[in-house]
Amino acid sequence: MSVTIYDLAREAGVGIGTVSRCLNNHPNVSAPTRARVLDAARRLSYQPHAHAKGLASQRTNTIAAIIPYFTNYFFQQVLQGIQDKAGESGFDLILYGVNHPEQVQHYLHRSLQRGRVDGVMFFSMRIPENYAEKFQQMRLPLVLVDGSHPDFDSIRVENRDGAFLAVRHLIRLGHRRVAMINASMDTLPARERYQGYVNALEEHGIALSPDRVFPSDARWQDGFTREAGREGMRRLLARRRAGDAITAALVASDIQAMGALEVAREAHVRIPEDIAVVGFDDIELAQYLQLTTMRQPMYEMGVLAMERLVARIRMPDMVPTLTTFVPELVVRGTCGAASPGGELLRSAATLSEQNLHRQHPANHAGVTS
Amino acid sequence: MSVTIYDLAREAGVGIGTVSRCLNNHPNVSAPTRARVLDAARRLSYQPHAHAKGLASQRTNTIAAIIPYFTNYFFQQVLQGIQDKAGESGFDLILYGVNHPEQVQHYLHRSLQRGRVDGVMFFSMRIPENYAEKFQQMRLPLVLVDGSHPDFDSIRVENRDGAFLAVRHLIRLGHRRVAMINASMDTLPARERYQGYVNALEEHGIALSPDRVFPSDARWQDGFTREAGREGMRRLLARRRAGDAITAALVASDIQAMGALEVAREAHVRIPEDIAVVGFDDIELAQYLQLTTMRQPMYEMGVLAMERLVARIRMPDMVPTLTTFVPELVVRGTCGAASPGGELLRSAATLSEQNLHRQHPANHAGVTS
DNA sequence: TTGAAAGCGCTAACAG
DNA sequence: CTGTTAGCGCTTTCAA
Repeated sequence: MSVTIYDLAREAGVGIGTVSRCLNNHPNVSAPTRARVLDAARRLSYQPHAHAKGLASQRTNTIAAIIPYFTNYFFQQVLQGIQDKAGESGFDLILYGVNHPEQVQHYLHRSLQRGRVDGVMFFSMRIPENYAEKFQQMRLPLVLVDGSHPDFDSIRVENRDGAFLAVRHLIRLGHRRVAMINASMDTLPARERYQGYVNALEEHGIALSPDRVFPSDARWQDGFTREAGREGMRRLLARRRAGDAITAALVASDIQAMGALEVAREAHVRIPEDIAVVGFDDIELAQYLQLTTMRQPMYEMGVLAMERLVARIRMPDMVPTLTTFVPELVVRGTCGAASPGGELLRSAATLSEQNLHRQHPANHAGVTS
Repeated sequence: MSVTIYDLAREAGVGIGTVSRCLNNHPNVSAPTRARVLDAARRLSYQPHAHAKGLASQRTNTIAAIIPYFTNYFFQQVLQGIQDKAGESGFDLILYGVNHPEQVQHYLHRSLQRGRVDGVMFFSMRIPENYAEKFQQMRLPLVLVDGSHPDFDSIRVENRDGAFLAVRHLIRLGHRRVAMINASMDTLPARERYQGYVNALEEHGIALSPDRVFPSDARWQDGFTREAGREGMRRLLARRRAGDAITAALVASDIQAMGALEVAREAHVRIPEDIAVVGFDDIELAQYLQLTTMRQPMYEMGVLAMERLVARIRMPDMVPTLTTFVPELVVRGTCGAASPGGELLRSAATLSEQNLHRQHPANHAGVTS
């Protein structure tokens, strides 16, 4: 049926070993032999058999990415980065999209099947400790993105510092009654961003008022949705009508901010005059909305994650690496501090100027302030 | 190192053949033997080796999707459908994202490697005829989405009819000078939508004015971008200032419409009073923008494509199938025909009421009007 | 019902 | 430099 190296060997009048060597650019083949073999391969339009190669060489040239809600604007960008880099590096990318928490186990399990993939990228979720151990046992390379674990390469975003910078920005603009519209507190990013919000208030001697915090109880996309943002703003406005003169809000993601802005508009609440708003992510829409937000280098994170994974596949015994990105404040219209032109303008906030790429020994110690 | 069926065989005191039979639920094994083997498997936490299985059984349980610009809102939705269905069917999904035309060849080639995947889905692009032949030769299942070929299962969108309906809607609202902001004419959808636009004008005895057609020459995402939409509207407005009183426009995609609306707003051109706008796709944003648009069942297309592919993998000799979806007019605010509440309201246009799912013999004959 | 053995297509060591 | 050979881990006959 299909043409194998045996066919090529017969055709070129050599042994299969030689054929294999030619096909894999081994040095020890004479030029004429190589030419004959390669020619035969072309003539018979030979195609290597992926699984036979995989079985014999114990490498698959395939990696898996386990991503929650990859239709999220955030993950999309990250995924784009991964995909670009994967194509470049000659790796195939298996996409495992997680929409329900149970799927995580399943996909982790699958990834761990011997011979399926050479490495795994795991996104924005806590990896169950028993699986962490299995990855260690199987010595299967694993990179964590938007999450971290001392035993694996990790790429993190300083959600806490990001939220801190956002709220500090609002406070410096004169706001004292700053609310937060958050996503589901079941997620790490939401909790971390909340912490940053709390810290900022604290540092400025503003008492935390739990009534001004509006986490989402939506399950879909963990509350990182336009609808969750709408709901958050509805509750904020209700609170406001009840007498709490909230003047500013941090929203946990741009897509939520979009919904929030929408509801505000519908309620004839002016942004930023009545309520100043800062988002998180800097998705493409943010520019459209003139949304002040905390920029995350999503695409770059994807690329870096892929690079790390490839590096680890090649050198399994490197010491685990932790890279931390600090979100950057992008000032636009919705925070009330826009430049005259209203155009994109980046603040020079202290932390935001540098993207920290730090590598450090196995103890994985604090990069956070 | 890792545990194989030999280990299980030794452990359970049987031969490897029996182990294999147990693991694959073959009938001819006695209950006690099966129990012993399965127990051993559990105790040693046995994992099958994907590639060994693949090599021996000649099936991979993996499929590939070749998708251009998967960060597109349209493809995202489709991809979500595919991914959901793939997970359900137990197939792994290899994602081949195409950002440059050259990559198509490369990915097709890769997909054709024997033993890599059990089937391929190919999106929105013309498949080179020589590759079409190769798929036939290799008997590798192939499903075309948003494109078609007589020899393969195809899932199409009636772009032409969709655009036709959109423009007819505008004409019925009294517009005579209807423009079209299009994407790159290198793409099939753009050409088909243009054709629909032309047909609608024709049917109503309106002369086609080439000056009112604004295709994009952008390369990035084939012009299906916000920026391309901005550019299109800029040119439209220029034309308008030059004296052509255009009163309505069909835009080839919602994301372009978004940019177009933006530019209109900046230029203080009122939508829909000055220019009525209809988009194409019905992405989530369309609702936010109150954009009248042609809805495509993106998610459903993904699901269906996956179903088709699985069916074909199981029954390679079925006769090729063609399914056609007709986009549906969704009336919102930007066309000037909104209901009082301004809320989502679906028109009852003739064709739009039915989604045609037609299956027909190999001649693949016209579904189009 | 079960064990033994022959591949699946390729890589990599080992002789020559 | 090249041919031969022994696996890689599993499925699947074929006898027993």
